[in-house]
Amino acid sequence: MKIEITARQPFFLSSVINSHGWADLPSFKKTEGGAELSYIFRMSNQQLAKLTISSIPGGVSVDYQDDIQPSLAAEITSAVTWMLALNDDFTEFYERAKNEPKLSHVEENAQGRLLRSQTLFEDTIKTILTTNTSWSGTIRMTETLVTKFGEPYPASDGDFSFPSPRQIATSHELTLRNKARLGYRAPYILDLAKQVDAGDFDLEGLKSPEISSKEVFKQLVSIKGVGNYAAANLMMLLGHYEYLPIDSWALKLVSEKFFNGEPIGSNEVEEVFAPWGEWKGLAYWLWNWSED
DNA sequence: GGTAGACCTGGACGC
DNA sequence: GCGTCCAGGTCTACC
Repeated sequence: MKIEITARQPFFLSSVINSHGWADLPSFKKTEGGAELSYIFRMSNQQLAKLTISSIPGGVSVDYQDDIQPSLAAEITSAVTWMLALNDDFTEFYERAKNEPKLSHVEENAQGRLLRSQTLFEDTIKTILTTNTSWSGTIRMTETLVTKFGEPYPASDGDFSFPSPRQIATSHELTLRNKARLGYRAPYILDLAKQVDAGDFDLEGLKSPEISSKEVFKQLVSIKGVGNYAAANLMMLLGHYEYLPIDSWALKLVSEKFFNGEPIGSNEVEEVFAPWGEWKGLAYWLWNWSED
């Protein structure tokens, strides 16, 4: 089956796929040389659907298997619209970026949308798995978590859904440590899964535009294993771009380009991007760090 | 409020 | 092949 969804323009699917590393982590998979994206999607009735997302004029087309009830198409449309930020408006950011040579490329490339997973739970777990490790470590831990604790998509070999809160919550810390090699992150992830599964923490509710940025950030840093960097990263994914995900790489780049390589802290990074106000996270993320 | 040390893993490196 | 060191954020205890 196939549905077509329009996107607010400008829009390039490839810009979303390559917006950050998420497309390299399951249950995403790049296809057609990175021009398309697939994702193992869990429907509200718990059935798995393999979505293949490709570009069409004005938006995207989403292919999935025929045994999905037609009435569930709206659910897929809504989810894909969220995951690809199809309705998000970057007009103001583009207007400001026109006057900054280091950002003059963003509108013509339709940059700004950051690829999201189906749930904030999945994005939060993945973000915790980016902390205090290399990117190859993040990929390894995510792949192991998905293949050991996720659900295999029946009609394919090797595709799994991202584990639900319950699938992780019913596991054990030692299992997560030893089977998924999550190390000290295991108790954090288990604790979050248990809270979400029990309904004690409405993580998905943080997607609501009704909640202030400050409150969303406060809730995110209350999660064990989510510090300032991880929370800021999640804020960006949620469309709150006034937060800067300052990691060691950010400190290195900003030090080299703005402070002659002198040691700096997060205050200096904030200071450099402060003029971008509510867009400073995106300004940092999309900044052209090459020499000219 | 600021800081030091522990946490855990994989990769790089020297022997 | 083995041992050692290091990088990567967050938490906790301590000042």
